[in-house]
Amino acid sequence: MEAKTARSELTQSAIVDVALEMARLDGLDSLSIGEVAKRLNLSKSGVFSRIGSREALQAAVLDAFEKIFQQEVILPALREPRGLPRMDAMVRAWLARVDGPHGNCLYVAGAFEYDDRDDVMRDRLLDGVRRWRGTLRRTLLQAQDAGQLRADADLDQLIFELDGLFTALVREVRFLRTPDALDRAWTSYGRLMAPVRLDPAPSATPVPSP
Amino acid sequence: MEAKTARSELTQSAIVDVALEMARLDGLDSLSIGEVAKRLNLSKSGVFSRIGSREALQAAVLDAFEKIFQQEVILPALREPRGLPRMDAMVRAWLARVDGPHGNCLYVAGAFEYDDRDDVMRDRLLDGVRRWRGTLRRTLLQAQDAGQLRADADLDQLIFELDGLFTALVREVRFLRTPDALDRAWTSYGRLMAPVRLDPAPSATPVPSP
DNA sequence: GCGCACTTCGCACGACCGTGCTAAATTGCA
DNA sequence: TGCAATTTAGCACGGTCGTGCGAAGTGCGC
Repeated sequence: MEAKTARSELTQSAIVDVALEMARLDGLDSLSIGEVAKRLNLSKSGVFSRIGSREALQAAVLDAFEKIFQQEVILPALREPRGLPRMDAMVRAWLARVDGPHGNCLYVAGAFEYDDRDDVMRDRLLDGVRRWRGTLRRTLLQAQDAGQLRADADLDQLIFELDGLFTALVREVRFLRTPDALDRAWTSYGRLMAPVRLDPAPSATPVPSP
Repeated sequence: MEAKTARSELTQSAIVDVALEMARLDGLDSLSIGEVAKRLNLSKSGVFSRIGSREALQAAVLDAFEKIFQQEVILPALREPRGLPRMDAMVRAWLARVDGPHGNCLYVAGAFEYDDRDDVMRDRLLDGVRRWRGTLRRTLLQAQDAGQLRADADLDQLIFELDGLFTALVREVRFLRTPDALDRAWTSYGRLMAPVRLDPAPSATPVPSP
């Protein structure tokens, strides 16, 4: 089970990659070892021996997702100055990520798979979402410190509405497939922040128009 | 398969009832005929012969959900006068329904099960959601006609944000289990409607406090 | 080149799935 | 009460699932 060779680490990461892709489309819970094996032209037990168990695979997929999420959403925003500019960049990156084939978010979709449940995966997922919300909160606090955000803004309420907006956007784009969902979400974000914002709002389009 | 007796209709409705309950907890897609049979002390083929197929069961469950949804959310609101009062009542009923063990909404949770898919169930689900949004739109239009809502309000944007709020609330209550999620959602609703509302806003609590 | 550690495969197992088919149980009717 | 229609059970089928075990394959160090 443990990876002790460069080769085995390679197949391991290939397994997690394709499993992440599958989980994005069909959900973490309908991950199947056999299907992963088929897509990689491996035997089922070959996959199994590498990952240890189905649950371990799900956990690895979740970890991989978090890594990518940080890489694509959080990390680029850290190049922006603390506070609202960073916040705007983060939201912009989040919204942009939803479009395209790899846009499904495990923190959103997974929540509805594991909501009325009580097991290890639910807790893992919850941890990820809490870390993400922690990042949002930290950024908003920094905005308050910098005098860009009203000090009496209700951060819990704001975070509920922000994360809710992300959730709603995923549904709008991937289920309802509303064409201009991204613009709607960016408009929502503007309306959400306007009452508490003490600096000029960002541009009117979510992604830099060509 | 077809019900030709009062007795068979009874078992049929018992099947759909328990299947709806299961679908609320684990999702429409993980409905299993065997599990339904076990919970009703029936044989698997007994259940099967009544419903025809797994897909037919899912469809029946969706229909049953829509009926209950209308009964609990839409119908009571029709006793309120057209326009914003009715709108407020509908939203209040929607929000109140999310708490409690039967609160999960197939229109919300199902969206994330069937989002990256293309099959019959997805279309059925989409129809249901579209009907619900149609009801929202009709009510908002009547509010505009009655001069309770700004005529230049962007209804599509509003409906996106309203349905998004419902979606967010389900996640907040059932996955994150935030204790005061209902109040947060009601606050959001108030903030959402305030800019376009031309009549006094409703009370500050989502459910009539004791 | 040989041996050894590691990786992958083949196969089996029991469980559950949806779905037919046939027989038994039950019901309603004359 | 007996007959016919209808509802339910029993069983089998092929399939997929996760998992274990021993054999085959593979690559690396000496």
